[in-house]
Amino acid sequence: MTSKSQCCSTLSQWLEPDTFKALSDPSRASLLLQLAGADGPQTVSQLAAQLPIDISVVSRHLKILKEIGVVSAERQGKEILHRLDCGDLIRMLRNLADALETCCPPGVCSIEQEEKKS
Amino acid sequence: MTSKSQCCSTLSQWLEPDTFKALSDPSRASLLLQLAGADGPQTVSQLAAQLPIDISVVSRHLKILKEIGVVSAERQGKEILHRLDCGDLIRMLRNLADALETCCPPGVCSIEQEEKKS
DNA sequence: ACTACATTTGCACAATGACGCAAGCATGCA
DNA sequence: TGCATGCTTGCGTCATTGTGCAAATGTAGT
Repeated sequence: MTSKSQCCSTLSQWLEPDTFKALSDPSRASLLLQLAGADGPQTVSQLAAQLPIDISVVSRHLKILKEIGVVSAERQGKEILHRLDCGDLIRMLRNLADALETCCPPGVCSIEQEEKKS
Repeated sequence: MTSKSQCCSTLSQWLEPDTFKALSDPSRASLLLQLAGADGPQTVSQLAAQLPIDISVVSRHLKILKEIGVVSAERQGKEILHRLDCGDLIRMLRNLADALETCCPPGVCSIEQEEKKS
C-alpha cells in the first residue's frame, strides 16, 4: 500500500540471484569479453584457445551463459557458433537500476540524508 | 583502435565478478529487500529476526554487502544501523548496460542479425 | 562403415562459501 | 567494576562449484 512496499516488490522482481551467480565467475566474464571483442561468432575451440582452462570447462561455462540468455549458439557443421545476445540482460540491468533508484533515492537511504556531508 | 577493442575495455571495466558474487546469494538479496522495504535504518538483530538464518551469518552477509558499497553502517550506542547506499551500484548497473549496448547493439550480436526473424 | 574433428558428459578432486554454535569484543548502565 | 545487550569472529561441517582427464556423442567427409 505504501510506496515502500510497492518499490520493494518491483525490486525483488529484478534481484535475480541466478543471473548474478552466472556473471560472478571470472572465467565466464572473460568469455563474455572475448565474445564482445570478436568481430564474429566464436566456436568453443576458439574461445578455449584464449583461456587457461580446458575446453570442456569452457563448454560448461557457455552452457551456463546460455541458460541465463546472454549467449546464443547455433550449430554450423561440426562447429557451434556462439555470440552475445544480451538484450535481456541490458533490460534487466536498467530495470534493476531504476528499481533501486525508486527504492532508495539519494538523501533517503544514504547517510548524506542527515549529515549533509561536506 | 577499432571500436570493438574500445568497447571491450569499457565493458571489462564494469564486469566486476566480485560485485556480482555479492549479489548472487539469496540471503543477501533478502537483506537488501528488507533494507529497501524498511522505513529507516535497521540493526543486525532486526534484520536477522526476519530471516531463517543465524544472526552471526547475517552479520557476515552485511559485511560483504558493505564491502561492495551497497550498504552503509553507523554505530549508534550499542546498536549498529544499516541502510542501503546504492548510488554506486546504480551507476555501475547503468554503465554496464551502456557498455553492453555499445558492444552488441541489436542486429549485431544477436541472431536477428542475419535472420531478420519474423 | 570408418575416420577425423568439434563438442559434451561422467567422474573424481580441490577450493570455495554458507551455516550454526560458542567464545570474544564493544558499548552502556547500575 | 560488574553485568546485560548487540554484534563480530573462530572453528568445524556440509553443500556447491570450478576444474582436468577420459570417454561418449555428434557431424562431415572418404
